[in-house]
Amino acid sequence: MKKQNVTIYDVAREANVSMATVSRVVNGNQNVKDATKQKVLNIIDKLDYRPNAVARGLASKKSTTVGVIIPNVTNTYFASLARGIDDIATMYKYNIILTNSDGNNQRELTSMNTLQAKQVDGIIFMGNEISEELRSEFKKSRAPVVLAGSVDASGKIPSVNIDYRQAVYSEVTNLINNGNDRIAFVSGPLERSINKDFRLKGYKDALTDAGIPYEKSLLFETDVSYSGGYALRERLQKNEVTAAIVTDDDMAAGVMNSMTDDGVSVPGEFELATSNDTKLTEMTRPTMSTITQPLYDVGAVAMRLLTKLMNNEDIEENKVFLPFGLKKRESTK
Amino acid sequence: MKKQNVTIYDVAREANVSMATVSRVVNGNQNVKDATKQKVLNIIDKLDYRPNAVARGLASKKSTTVGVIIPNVTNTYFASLARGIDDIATMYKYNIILTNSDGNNQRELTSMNTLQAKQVDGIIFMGNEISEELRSEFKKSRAPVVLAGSVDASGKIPSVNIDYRQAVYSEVTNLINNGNDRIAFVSGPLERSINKDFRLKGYKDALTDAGIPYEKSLLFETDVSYSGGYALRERLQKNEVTAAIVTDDDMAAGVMNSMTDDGVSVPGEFELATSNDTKLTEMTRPTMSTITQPLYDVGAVAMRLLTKLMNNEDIEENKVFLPFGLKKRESTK
DNA sequence: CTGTTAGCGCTTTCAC
DNA sequence: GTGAAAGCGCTAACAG
Repeated sequence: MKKQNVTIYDVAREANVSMATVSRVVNGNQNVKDATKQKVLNIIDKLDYRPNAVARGLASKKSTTVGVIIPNVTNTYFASLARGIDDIATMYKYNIILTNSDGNNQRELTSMNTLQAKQVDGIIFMGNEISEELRSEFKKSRAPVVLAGSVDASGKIPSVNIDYRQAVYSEVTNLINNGNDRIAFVSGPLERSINKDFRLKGYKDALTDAGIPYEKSLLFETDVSYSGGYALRERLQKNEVTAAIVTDDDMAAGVMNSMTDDGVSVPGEFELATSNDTKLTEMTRPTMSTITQPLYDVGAVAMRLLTKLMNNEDIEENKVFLPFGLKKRESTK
Repeated sequence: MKKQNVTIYDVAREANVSMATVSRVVNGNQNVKDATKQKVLNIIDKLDYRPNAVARGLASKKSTTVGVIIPNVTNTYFASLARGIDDIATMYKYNIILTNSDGNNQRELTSMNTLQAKQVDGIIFMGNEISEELRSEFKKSRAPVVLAGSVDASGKIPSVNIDYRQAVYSEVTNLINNGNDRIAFVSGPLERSINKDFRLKGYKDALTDAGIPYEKSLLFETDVSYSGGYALRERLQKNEVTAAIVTDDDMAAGVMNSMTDDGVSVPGEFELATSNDTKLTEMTRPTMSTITQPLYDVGAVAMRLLTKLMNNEDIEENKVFLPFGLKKRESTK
């Protein structure tokens, strides 16, 4: 015997009021006499009535859900942002539809489409690069879009980040001050704006300001993964680098382990600094010095920004930059 | 000028057919003449019509979304399952609503409620323990529930797991064969069925079968976290353990690092085996021996099972157990 | 403070 | 093969 779902109409009838009144008490509208409100509440309780969010969404044109596009939940960096997003979303009574894109442009576009089909009220995008198509999809979207921990070359999309250029600049400067002049820059694909226009820029600026010539051979592009980093050892050694700045913690762990596994002493013969401040930086031996950044907060603030956008509130600033720091651990002198 | 959304009605009018026909072509119904189908398709394209999933959900009583309750996306173990879930969900045209519970009973219940309010077609639950209230909520739910990587003491809820007892049994036996007779059992709260009824059981059974007396003082309950593990060193040493089986990789890394940081040689003086086969096991030094388990697949199979349940298909077996293995790395002899 | 009445955009019989 | 019409369960004017 399949239990028929109880609707707003059922409780209206049972309570001898109109649907409108039931709707009012359910939605906390003040214009209801206390007595009737109680009466309705009782019936709701008795019937175990639960509002159907889908019907509500159709009628109100608000789904109280936001879409989240993430490269891969399995990546601690993005997962940390996602956690911040979900917490703030929950706080504001939104749910999250999560879709993994693997940073694949086609899948990002597909996600945008299904998310919009599901009438999400807003979208948070995390990704390494924003294609032109994607950008135009963002623009067309009736749901506002906010970038979290992701850089937009055009600079027009609301976003929450840290100042990647400045962060890398500081860290490289630190490495230089430690006496290094052959510092590797290890990152994912340089075609990505975040790597090319910000991090690499910071790296170059630091070298320039220190009067150290920039060498292309010290750029190492690879998979953003542990194994991607691990595979770099020979090339690194051949180029006689004495230090490296790495843009991802998994990748950094790979680089460092490949060195220590080969008998290289860290930080004695090789210094390493990484970028994402995930808990992995404390789990490796030696522990890894890193740029610190409030991962959770980047997600949280992005979601908060999105709530404002969804409410058409005035925004002081479209692009917010959260403070970063430098944490010295064992992998640098 | 806010663009009015184009509806099925618009394309019907424009194509000189009824809404019903448009609906048919959108849904791939065969009963449409090829010519009219083409005509409709053209208009859809021209108008850039996109079906409203919410309206569709209300009319069809199917939302094509499933709810996923996860303790914390930030935990690689669960995140890996979540990834498997999402991939299979996507394959079957479902989206995922993700909610973090922190394993908190109250929040799990809240999530169940909002998920059902949103009319999800099914629910995947990951969690360390299932309270009675939760179990009854599962039973009341019109959306089928499947557990992923989570144990149900009552044994009635569909689930996908590995045989935790057997896995721990094998690993402990291995440690015994390496000559250890003071083996620590390190886990999260023992009130959790998965720890008490399965893993601890496997530990005890292995000792018994090897004729080694069971000692309560070798049980170490703590936070399931790196720091929780790290904090255990003194107690471990005081109890003169020579090996440990740990039920979580972060926790295991903590235990191991606390030992090596104190100058204890691993595996020389202390052997360690862990349980979850996350990539962390390869990132620590020494690398950690572990139970191997198909994390992604546990999620994937759970989602597949759920699709069958949602379609009222016949299920051969409610509880599926995926194969596990043992991977020897550097932390054991 | 409360009820009436239209929809929201789509699916789904039921006819033709 | 196609159309008409009745909802799905709820919100939102509007009227009183």
